[in-house]
Amino acid sequence: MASNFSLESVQVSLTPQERFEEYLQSRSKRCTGPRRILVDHIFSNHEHFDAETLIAQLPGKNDKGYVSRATVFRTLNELVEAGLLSKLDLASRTVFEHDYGYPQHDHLHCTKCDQLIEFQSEELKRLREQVAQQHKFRVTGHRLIISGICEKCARANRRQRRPVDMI
Amino acid sequence: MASNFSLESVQVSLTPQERFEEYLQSRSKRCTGPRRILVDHIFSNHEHFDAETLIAQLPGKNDKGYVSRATVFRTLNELVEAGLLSKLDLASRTVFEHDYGYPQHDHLHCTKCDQLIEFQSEELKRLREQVAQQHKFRVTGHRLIISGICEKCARANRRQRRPVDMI
DNA sequence: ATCATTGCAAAAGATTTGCAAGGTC
DNA sequence: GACCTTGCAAATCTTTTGCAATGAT
Repeated sequence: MASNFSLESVQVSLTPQERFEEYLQSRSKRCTGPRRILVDHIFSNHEHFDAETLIAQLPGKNDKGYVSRATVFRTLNELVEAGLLSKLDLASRTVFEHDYGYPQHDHLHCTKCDQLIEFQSEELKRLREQVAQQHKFRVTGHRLIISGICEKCARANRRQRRPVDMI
Repeated sequence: MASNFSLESVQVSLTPQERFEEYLQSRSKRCTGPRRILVDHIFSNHEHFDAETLIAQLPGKNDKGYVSRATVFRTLNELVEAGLLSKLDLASRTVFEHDYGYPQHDHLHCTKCDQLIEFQSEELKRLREQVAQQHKFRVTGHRLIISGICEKCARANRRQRRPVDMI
């Protein structure tokens, strides 16, 4: 019993897989092998990913469990519709991230190494409401991406640049 | 003299055209006809626009002042580099907007009519710095897009939906 | 004259779609 | 069996690029 505690106390009662099935049924769509494979894989870790990366990680064309590129894109879109994933349109590619059972957050984007760092801010929520009210706007969501250089890249840069000055 | 006051008190002393020429010279790039045509057109109003829309507004393939699609894209990129324009990557297309002599701001994006409403927030600037500091991040910029339904669309929606209830 | 820029057409990258075959309810 | 989904290939859409001709300095 005690060992179940942490699981039972989780706010989200359905697994992504279950949640997706629910969504599929509600629209009389079907729960198929490829869809299961994708949801399984996608929710096995919490990293941000793009379609290309995901495809590269999945079984290849001649292996078992192969899912075609078209189906990957189709399913990714369904997962966004279902509210399990959300899309970030960065300057270059489109990145996906988990959006179910995962707290609302925003991102710092390092333009050097393309890393995304998540953060949360209560203040931002307030700000959002305040601005919306001023413009009589009905908010459904928001996206804040702060771009710049992460600590690691900043340091790497310094290491490369300073020696010249130090001679 | 008094009539010049408002012009002289403007913070930006160069026109976009001049500013672009400065940029071009600094990189030993050339000030050409097509580039002038584009800057002229782009800075003749302050609307948000995408490449397709811009191209549609420019002289057609057989008219004088025609600029090829490739050159439009090339110049748009140069204008962004030069700091005259900035890019917004919306869910669908990429939208450009003036970024020179125009105050920093963010956007409300109506997902119904695709309208972009600008707003400014001092609070957001503070928030940005605060978050960056926490993550030892060197900020170069940010992008906040709050999405939802604008007042007009919300009303239009109500008009279409309520009558049924009212019968 | 030198070197950048243009237009064109082809290429590229990312995502979507038509369709026949196969899977799910 | 009805109907949704898949894989494939072709199609789209948007943006980029190679190259020979043209233009700017």
